[in-house]
Amino acid sequence: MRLIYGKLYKHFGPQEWWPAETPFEVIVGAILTQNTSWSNVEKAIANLKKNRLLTPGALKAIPVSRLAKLIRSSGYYNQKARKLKNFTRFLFQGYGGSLDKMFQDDRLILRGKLLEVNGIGFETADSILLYAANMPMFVVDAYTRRILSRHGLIRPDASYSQIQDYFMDNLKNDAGLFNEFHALIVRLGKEICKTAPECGVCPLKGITWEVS
DNA sequence: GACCAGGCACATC
DNA sequence: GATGTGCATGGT
Repeated sequence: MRLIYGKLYKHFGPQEWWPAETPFEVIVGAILTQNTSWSNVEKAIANLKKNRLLTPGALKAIPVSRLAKLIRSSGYYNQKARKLKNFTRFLFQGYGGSLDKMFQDDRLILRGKLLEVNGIGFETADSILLYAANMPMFVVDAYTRRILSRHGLIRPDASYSQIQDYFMDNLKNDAGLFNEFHALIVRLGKEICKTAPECGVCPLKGITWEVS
């Protein structure tokens, strides 16, 4: 695992994720990017930013119908507008609207609470924990599954938890490491696996991943 | 004009 | 527990 990380890091360099200015923006982005390309999310985020809506208080106050129009470019906009409102409600009900207060929760307790919010599943919850709260939870996404599966490390139908455990059981429990590793996997997936599925220029070419 | 993209909830069997 | 379906835009 560490070897793979080293190869990716050497090839791509540090990714400095998540691409956002504030933890709240990370959370909004994590919800908006569900099954959606990031370029579409960027437009929606820019729209929110332009209207000074990227704060918990502002999202709490805005009608869901207006929110939906502003995030139109990110797709599934009616659902996602409700999801953003659901999270905001959760944040105010549990923590008075303060992310700092929310981040004081125990990591696994908070994960359980986030998963109960309608619209937040495993990947979104873990993205919030890792990239907004800087807590050590490995994020598994479609790229992660595809790449591990192609290298024969997991079955294509492996569960989210199985894939996550595969990383977390074999790496130091370090948020900085998890952050960089997942970002590198996304970079690899976007840039190489897609355009060159034959893996000719993949930095992982020739590597046999060791299952332990 | 298909096909895809950093999911998730819900219905049904 | 597994499998199927709706949600929706913008780029290739």
